[in-house]
Amino acid sequence: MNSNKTTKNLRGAVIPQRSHGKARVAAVLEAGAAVIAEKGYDAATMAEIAARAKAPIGSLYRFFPSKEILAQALIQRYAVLINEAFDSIDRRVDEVPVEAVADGLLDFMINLQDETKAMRGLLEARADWSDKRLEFRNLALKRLAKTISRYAPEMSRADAKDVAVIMLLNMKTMAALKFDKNIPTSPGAANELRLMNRLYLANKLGGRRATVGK
Amino acid sequence: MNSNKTTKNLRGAVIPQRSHGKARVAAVLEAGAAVIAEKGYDAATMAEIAARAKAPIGSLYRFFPSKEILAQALIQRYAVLINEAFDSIDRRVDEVPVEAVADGLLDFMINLQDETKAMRGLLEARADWSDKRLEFRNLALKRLAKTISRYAPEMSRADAKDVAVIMLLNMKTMAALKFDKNIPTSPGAANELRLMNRLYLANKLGGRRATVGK
Amino acid sequence: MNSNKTTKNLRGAVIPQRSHGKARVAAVLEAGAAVIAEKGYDAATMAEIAARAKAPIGSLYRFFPSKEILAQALIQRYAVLINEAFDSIDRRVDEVPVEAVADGLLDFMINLQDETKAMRGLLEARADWSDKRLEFRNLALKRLAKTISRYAPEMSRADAKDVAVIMLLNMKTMAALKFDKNIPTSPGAANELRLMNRLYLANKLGGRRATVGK
Amino acid sequence: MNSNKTTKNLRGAVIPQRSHGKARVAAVLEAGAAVIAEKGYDAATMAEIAARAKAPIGSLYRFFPSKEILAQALIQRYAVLINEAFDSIDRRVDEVPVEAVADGLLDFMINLQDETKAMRGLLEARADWSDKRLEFRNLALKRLAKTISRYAPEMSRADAKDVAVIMLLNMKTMAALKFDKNIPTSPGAANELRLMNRLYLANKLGGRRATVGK
DNA sequence: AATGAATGAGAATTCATTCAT
DNA sequence: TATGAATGAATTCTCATTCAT
Repeated sequence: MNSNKTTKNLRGAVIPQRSHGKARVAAVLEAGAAVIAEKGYDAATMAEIAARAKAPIGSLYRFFPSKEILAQALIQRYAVLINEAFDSIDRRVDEVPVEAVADGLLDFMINLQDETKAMRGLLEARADWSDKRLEFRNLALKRLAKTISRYAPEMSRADAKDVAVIMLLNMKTMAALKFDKNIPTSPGAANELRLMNRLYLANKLGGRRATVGK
Repeated sequence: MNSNKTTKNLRGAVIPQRSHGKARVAAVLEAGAAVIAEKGYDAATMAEIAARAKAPIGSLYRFFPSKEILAQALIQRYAVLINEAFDSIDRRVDEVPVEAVADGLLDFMINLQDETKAMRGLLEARADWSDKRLEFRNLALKRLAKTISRYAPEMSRADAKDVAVIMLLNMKTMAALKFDKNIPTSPGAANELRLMNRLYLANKLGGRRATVGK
Repeated sequence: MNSNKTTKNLRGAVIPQRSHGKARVAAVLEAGAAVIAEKGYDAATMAEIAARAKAPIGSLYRFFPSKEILAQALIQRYAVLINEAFDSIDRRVDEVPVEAVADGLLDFMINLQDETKAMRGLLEARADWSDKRLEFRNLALKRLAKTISRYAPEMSRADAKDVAVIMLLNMKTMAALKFDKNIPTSPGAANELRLMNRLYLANKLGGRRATVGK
Repeated sequence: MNSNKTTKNLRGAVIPQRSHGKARVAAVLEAGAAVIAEKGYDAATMAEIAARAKAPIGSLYRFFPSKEILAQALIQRYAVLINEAFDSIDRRVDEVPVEAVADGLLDFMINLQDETKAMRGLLEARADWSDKRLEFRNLALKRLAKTISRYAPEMSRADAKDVAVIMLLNMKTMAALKFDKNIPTSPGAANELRLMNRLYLANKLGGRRATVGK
């Protein structure tokens, strides 16, 4: 009666076919992040992403109609994480000292391992992606500047932005330090970076609340 | 000695060949740096590099048998510049204060505009380029560590290396700040970066010779 | 009688299913004609046709198991219209003068705007579609020849067919003139085409019944 | 000494490699015309054109950087032929009677067999090719109108254009009649088309110089 | 039976590298 | 030895058709 069907199921292994929706999208994002993290945006091919997600290429294009759109989705996903992290930080401004926040931000990128790696691949691509990409940068910068302002309310907007830029660069540097195999490093480098970051903040925030090291 | 050569010249060529070689190589490197600086390694095509160098593509391949090898040559060329710069710095260790050297290094990358831009394009490409690239990184790191050691002879090798790593990262950051259009920035960012760098060195070098800011 | 149906209705569906069949088929044909008219056969996609017919693509494939079959159905539908038109013409052979019929036929294609446009899209596709397409051509030709024979009973079969071919070509030309944006034209072209068509018929039909314009 | 080379020549058959330039371009145009003639522009694939021209796909793209450009080259080539034909016609306006010219034009398309077939495939494609394509249409139309004016100098510009449009349509019809397998035809059709064309011209040109048939 | 997500063969195009001249 | 035309594997993306639900 349904022998044909059964037969087909047998030869296709177990994999269920439909309603994958969410799972597929997630798998593709994961694979996209991984491949882009490894090879960079340009060198990452849609075919490899599809293969790694165990999705047929057509499926991949169903969810993400172009490589660019997949990239944007990845950025978007990262933006959400960034937002959540800042929400959490801002909620505890009165309890946590600046230096802890500073360290936390540097480590933040490390904790988001895979996501951060992919972001690196994404952000360094030369594409004229303006939109989504710039949006993302501004997001991080704004939130950072706002948080800094809460720790140093008397600081001017411009100064706060300067400090935010430096912090952001340090965050990127920390990510590079951890994830970029091509970057020179040393056992103590991460700690030194944290130290430098604290020194800088202590200087900018007038020492009122920041304490350098123990 | 050059009998082979002469034979070949007889075969119809016009322009005296020999020492054009060097000029050609230089032109190709120049063009390669320029194109890679503009578009990144992946997007740079050998054809465009050849065209910009006004060299026939076949000629280009004679000097640089693959895109990868051209990339390595570019890195090598940068390494030479780096070496020269450090030679010059080391020669004046007793006259110039650390903070000046520190500022000088940060600005070093900016001064080598095109070369630095190309390096960025080169270093961000994910290729499986271990050799030359690592060699280059190590070079910069070693020289930096050595210079640092001369300013702070009592510092342990390991510590000097840590400091060198941080300095190198700051140099890269400065380059990004100046040349990467996709990076968040602000008018005062470059100065802040210099400040942070000095603060860090002052802290590490015990204040003996370094002075922060004015 | 409708037990099956009822069963299905129970399964969550809302709209009574059965006679929607015909409506669906009609909607799909309509949409198919429209999309093919706009973009041509190759560029028309099954997905767009389904969307425009507000029919799920699966449904579309239930009625028309392939794009080719849909094309054939469209041709078939046009054939029906053609037949009806000739029925109507033949019914009034004794009342209407040839030239009026001639003009009427030329205009016929214009009046069936969308259908004719779609036919053009269909007929120009090079597919190896012999069957239905040839069938359609023969239909039009036969009916035309028959009608012509009624106006000129003494004309040989072969001659009548020749005349029919020319008339049919003129009909196609008129359609092209009206609907093909890529065709050269001029304000008076349509009238000239009618004139030429009448001149030709007057000549072939011996002037007995045909009158060339006023 | 050159054993390697010889070896290679042996396994690659005879085909010389270089300086093919012209021949290759010609072969590709030929193949392009043929494939487009057979399948139409949309259905014709660059791969098949390359295969038929016995050219590797990369070669094809070297000469014609896109499918569109290949199409334009084909049109251009046809335009040249058209121009030459009209030059020849215009040169003999005083010797040759209109009807002969009329017949000649109808047959013109037939004589250019392959070219005309390809043009049909090209001109019916929906692409938004405006430029080259419109240019071509205008060319034919203008030359036709000019020639007509020389036969009937007293005719208004507008009228001459109308007549030219009709002639052009008849030329296209003749081509369709001969080359479109999907078009209804009959043994006498081509002659009838010529007759119709003459009748029309006789009517428009006032019979002064045109004679209908024998 | 009805639905629409999933599939994958196939299309256009690019570019590092080779090799006949 | 120098040149640049020639090559074809690899890339992104599309769409007719299928089939699990």
